[in-house]
Amino acid sequence: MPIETHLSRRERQIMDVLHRHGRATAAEVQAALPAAPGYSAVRALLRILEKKGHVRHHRAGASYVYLPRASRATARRSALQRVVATFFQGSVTQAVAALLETADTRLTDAELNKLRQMINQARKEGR
Amino acid sequence: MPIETHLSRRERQIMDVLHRHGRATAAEVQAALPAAPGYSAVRALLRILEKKGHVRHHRAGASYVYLPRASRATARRSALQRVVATFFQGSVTQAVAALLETADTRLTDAELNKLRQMINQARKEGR
DNA sequence: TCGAAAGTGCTAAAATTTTAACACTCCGGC
DNA sequence: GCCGGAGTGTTAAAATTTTAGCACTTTCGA
Repeated sequence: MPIETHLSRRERQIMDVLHRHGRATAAEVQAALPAAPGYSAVRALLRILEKKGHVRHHRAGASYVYLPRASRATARRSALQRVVATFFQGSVTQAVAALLETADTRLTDAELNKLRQMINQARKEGR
Repeated sequence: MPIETHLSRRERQIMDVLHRHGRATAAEVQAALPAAPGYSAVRALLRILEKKGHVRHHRAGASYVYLPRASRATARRSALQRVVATFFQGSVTQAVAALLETADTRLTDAELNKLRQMINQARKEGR
């Protein structure tokens, strides 16, 4: 059961913003939130998320800059795992297929080549 | 702003179960829920989700069988879009890369070939 | 056909989440 | 070093979510 599952709605929305932006002040989070609440409400939520260990902050001049505690790599991995498990019954292949089929993808030749290389690589490594 | 973002915690958990299972009775949903609440609480949530249009049901003998209203294909697409936008800054390529790198993936040769074919296909279609 | 078993919808209370108000602290220019 | 502006933590109220209890309906085997 992924952590993401345990967060309340606002908490999750805020984590999404932080993952999208990488780092953000309370004001920036507020600006990015759908149906944004008051400024101090946002700050309160950020403090709660910090207490729960999902977020950390450091000072930047007068204000705090928040960022997810999990590394981007880790966050990416677990987000994908969750989607693959929930929507693709665990099939990574099907998930990749769906990504490639996304209508508005428009991958460039260069990108496709890169993917081919990665696949060959994976093959070589015996996984 | 994805629908998923607007659901409450329990609602989202229930939708996850339905997407994983494809279809389920209230009892099955309850069994699959983390820190499962009472039976009638689950039923109440299912009714709310139905009212909001995320779920539909049909009878099976005495009881209802619930299923997501969105087709599996649609649900998959929008789940992936959300993850790609939030965690990969919109880069489908990077998302695919991350999927391939997943340690426990162990794709078979056959699967890798299939992926190669899909990539070639995408290439041919000019996307 | 009848009745127990199992299922459903409704309602209102409990719990949690979400919010704003207020008092306090810190930064940076003068 | 001091002041104004900007930012912070705390607290308690409002709103929403989550839950269980109860009365009603349906199924299906005897």
